Amino acid sequence: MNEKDEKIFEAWVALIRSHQMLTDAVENDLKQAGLPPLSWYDVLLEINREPDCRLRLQDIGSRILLAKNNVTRLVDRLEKEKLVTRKKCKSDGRGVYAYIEPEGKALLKKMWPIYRQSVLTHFKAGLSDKDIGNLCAILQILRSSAPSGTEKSELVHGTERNIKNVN
Amino acid sequence: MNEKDEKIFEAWVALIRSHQMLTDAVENDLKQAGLPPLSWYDVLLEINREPDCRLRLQDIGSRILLAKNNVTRLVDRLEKEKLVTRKKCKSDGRGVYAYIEPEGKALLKKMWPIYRQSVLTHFKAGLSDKDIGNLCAILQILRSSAPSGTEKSELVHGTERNIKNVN
DNA sequence: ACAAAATAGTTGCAAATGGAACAAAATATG
DNA sequence: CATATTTTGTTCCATTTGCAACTATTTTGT
Repeated sequence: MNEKDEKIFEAWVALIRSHQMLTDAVENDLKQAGLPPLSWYDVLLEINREPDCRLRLQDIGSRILLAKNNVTRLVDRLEKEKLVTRKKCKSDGRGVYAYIEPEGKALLKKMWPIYRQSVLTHFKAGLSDKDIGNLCAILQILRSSAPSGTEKSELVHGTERNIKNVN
Repeated sequence: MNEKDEKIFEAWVALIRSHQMLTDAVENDLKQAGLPPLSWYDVLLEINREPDCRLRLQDIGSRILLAKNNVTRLVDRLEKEKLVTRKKCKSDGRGVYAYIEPEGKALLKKMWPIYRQSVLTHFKAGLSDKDIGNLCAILQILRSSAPSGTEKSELVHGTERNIKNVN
């Protein structure tokens, strides 16, 4: 194992640990505030971003990197809370749309300030503007160089759109 | 939400997605090779790093950022496969050491080439030496600036030691 | 020294995840 | 056109995780 490879492993481990630390912290903040987990926000946000406020389950999966069986059940939970509604896709008889409901949008709005604050607190702390720019750029490279074709990697999702405008 | 904060969120999302993508890929490679998950490797490696080849469960938890109940059960699984043995800690009646067994060391050795190759393939692809250095440095900042005191954060683990020398 | 609080680890139960098998619809191939 | 293959989503089952409660030991405070 040469020196460069050691560096790579150092970065790899750092990525894993940072991620764990940060998501633990954010999930914890959400829970403290009596709010549902990040994954709910993720799904609702992705649907809400769509012009017609609906998204195929398959696309939800590819956006948030979740296997299809888990998408089914995550949407089950959201639907049970009436945050989302399922409707069959007419142009493709196999497909199912998840529509975001007003309550779903309301939840996004309610979660956002807590989520935002949490990420800013835990994530930004100590990072300079330049660091953040660098980090973005590097992670972008990581994400785009994923031709490792294990079915989950069909996505190279479109530019990350903004988080704001919940309404 | 100002422009800087948007940048932060972009980085945050990129971190989450990159992590997901990469761990999916690596876990998949391990499974393809008929090997156990990353978490096993992680625990075994942490124990193996210790001069006396043993580690308190609590310390395992703080090293790999895993809640104590999950440490208990992860060690259960390792012990069931005879990779590890539990022994009471004499200096602290509450404590339990996990000792790595020869079979545990053997597994480390067996997993390492696959793991290594997988990380190099999926992670390093596209990154320059400078990128890797930057990434390390930035993630290091993220990890060290975690005073968010929710009990899990008692750790500021010692410098990440090397991955090599399994024997 | 003693009671109160904190720490280490385990356990039980509910929830989430992963994998394989499945049904239904769409696409490809001969 | 007929049939094989792929895609989409769901379901079943086993494994893993998260949370709260619990025991045992140690530490703290008086």
